[in-house]
Amino acid sequence: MAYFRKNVEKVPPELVEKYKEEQRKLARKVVMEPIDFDHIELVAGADSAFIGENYILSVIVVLEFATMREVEVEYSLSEVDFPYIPGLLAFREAPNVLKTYEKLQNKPDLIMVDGHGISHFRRLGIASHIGVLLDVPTMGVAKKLLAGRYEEPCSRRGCRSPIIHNGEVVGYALRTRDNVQPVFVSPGHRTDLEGVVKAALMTTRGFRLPEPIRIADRYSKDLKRQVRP
DNA sequence: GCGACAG
DNA sequence: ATCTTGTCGC
Repeated sequence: MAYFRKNVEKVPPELVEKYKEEQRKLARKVVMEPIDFDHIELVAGADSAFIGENYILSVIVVLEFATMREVEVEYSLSEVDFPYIPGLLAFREAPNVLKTYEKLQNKPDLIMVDGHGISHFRRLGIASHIGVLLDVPTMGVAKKLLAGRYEEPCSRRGCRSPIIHNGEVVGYALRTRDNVQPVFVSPGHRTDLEGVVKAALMTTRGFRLPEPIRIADRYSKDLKRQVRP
């Protein structure tokens, strides 16, 4: 049953291997560099919702980094072909997110993606995947751990504990609010460990999720009730 | 071989 | 992600 749940049977084994190899290839292109906070004007949040079994609705919201004021919101509705398989999420959602990115009139200096960055089995979560393809700074913000392990961080906002995978620190379990479940942040592309932690804390406004992600999530759910496939 | 597994 | 009611805590 667990086997069925993971949808792996919906994709030919050789195709799965092909995609994994594609990830290893893209993973080599991931660049780790400090975030230049002095030049971050706009931050974006990307999230997707699903309508039925065959349609995906992706949203990208662009905010002014200093004030978290909304600058632009774009979305795209597409038919989905690929099933959800842990580790291969990007092949299901990234295409529609990239399509939405192209519509942006205001290109962000940093994109926060709902999911993981390098805290992934092959160091290529959807945030890294999108970052490499666009060659733009990205970071992952996930609500659940995917790969690696971590110690429970202290209960106050700002507390963090490293996510260790294959002996390497690939991200942090970060507490964005007192006594609330931590979020898992990791570099996507052209960002760094310290930078993603700082960015997540700087864009949080009293809720567990940083504003870019939280607002994108809200839009995806609202638009879902208005948009018709 | 067994268990784990973002959205 | 999605399907869903009441319930706990600030």
